[in-house]
Amino acid sequence: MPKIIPNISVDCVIFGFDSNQLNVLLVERKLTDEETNEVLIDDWTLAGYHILEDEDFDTAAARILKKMSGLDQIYLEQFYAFGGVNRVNSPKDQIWLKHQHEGFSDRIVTVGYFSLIDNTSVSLSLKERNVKWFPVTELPEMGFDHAEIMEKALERLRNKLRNEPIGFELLPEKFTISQLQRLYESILGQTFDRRNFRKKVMQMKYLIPLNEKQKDVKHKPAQLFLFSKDVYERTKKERFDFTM
Amino acid sequence: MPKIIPNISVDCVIFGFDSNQLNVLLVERKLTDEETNEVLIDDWTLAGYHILEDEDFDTAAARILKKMSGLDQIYLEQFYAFGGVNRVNSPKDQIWLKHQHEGFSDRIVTVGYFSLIDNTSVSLSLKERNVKWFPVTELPEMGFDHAEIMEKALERLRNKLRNEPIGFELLPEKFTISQLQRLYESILGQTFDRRNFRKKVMQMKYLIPLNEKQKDVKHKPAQLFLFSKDVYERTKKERFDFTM
DNA sequence: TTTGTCTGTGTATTTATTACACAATGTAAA
DNA sequence: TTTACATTGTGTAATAAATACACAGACAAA
Repeated sequence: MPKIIPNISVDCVIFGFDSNQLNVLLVERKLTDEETNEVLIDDWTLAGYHILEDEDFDTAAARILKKMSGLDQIYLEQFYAFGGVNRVNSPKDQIWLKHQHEGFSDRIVTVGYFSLIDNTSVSLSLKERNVKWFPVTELPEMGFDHAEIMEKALERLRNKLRNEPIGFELLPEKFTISQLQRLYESILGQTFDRRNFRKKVMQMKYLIPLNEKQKDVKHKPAQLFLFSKDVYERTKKERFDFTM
Repeated sequence: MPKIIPNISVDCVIFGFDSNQLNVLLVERKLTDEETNEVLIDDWTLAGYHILEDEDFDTAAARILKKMSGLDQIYLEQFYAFGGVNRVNSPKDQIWLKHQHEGFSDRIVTVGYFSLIDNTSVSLSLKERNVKWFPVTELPEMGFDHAEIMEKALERLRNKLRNEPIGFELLPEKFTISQLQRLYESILGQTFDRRNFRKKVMQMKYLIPLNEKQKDVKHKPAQLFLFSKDVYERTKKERFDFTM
């Protein structure tokens, strides 16, 4: 087992969409004093860990994501590095780090990644730690500087969503236009006219209509679509150009 | 003097525009064997250095930039962290690091920043090292993984230029519309129709026309403009929204 | 006074964005 | 079997933005 690098970590902001709102996966950080039973720490953190000696950042992020969600081959993107001098120096953070392992460092820098998954398709498997989805609008108290990291991730997600077709990563493979619209609306915090939204996305050649409809809904079932990354890659020059 | 952190550094991609093309500031990395006079290394690198124990990334980047250019209060933005396992492991890189200081590390991660300056206004002051502007289209052989870092910085600059008014950071305080157009054209690698370009930028309220003209040109002198960051901040909601 | 070089401007055409309402399809309940 | 309910699917007119395109004006230098 390769050694960890004590002063460098990767933290993953794992976004999931449950066909209604945007969520983020957090890990409980709980510690009680073994003698007095006093609760020393009880809050939540992003999924993160030190990088290993033989790992680059992408590999470390994929490892952490895999451990948390059981998934690989998932959209994963580095968004920012955090290196504040005191970012792990609150009393709680220090107690936690000391408790985790001996050779801990009191200056750790971390590289933030965000990942996008369809959270209707994920079952949380991690047994050692309590893990939970939180709506991004109702986050609990968070350890380290993870609230700040979270905020930056969300900002980047919003930006990227406006310029690249990454929203599909948050939906099931087959989805309806309305699901797509709810996704955009809830992440960007604005509403779109239904007909105009459809008109706009229907022009996108990489949105492939299927001869298939929604099932098990108690209203008129909608047509299902597929996102073709392939078609997107081939035609992206047409789409997101700065034309003038 | 606070100690350096041996395995973490910051590298600055310092972009400058000389009213014609985009340039980047590089530092010569030259080493000759003291006995044989053989040239062991002769290539170029970005401006970079380890972070110090009491410094966050932004501070380290500003320190490096100041040392290189003599300037502070300059546009500076973190764009990506590089953590490849072998990113400083070529024979030349190892020789160089060993030569620099004893407690060197063979795994260094680095955080990339880019900065934008008007390079007509900078005089290169660094005496210990040879420093030079290179057009981004004619880069020399570069040490470490700096060619890769450079490439990523340029990609980010192009993206950002399309979505935010950062081009002005590369121009003198007072500039003409044609200078602005040449800037966009040379960085984005495309040409714009002159009338349409003017029409477009003239709508931007943060582009302030001055009652002042170019001097010392041998043709009709053009009107000068100012970029008002202030007006931009106040009106940015109008400008770069994803409207649908 | 002429030449060279770059500035400054308008219009018509095409394309994209916006605002807006109603019938059709399926399920579930009466 | 009928009705109520929820959601899908669709078109058009008005406005705004993007594009393509050419010539006269200002200044310096010869």
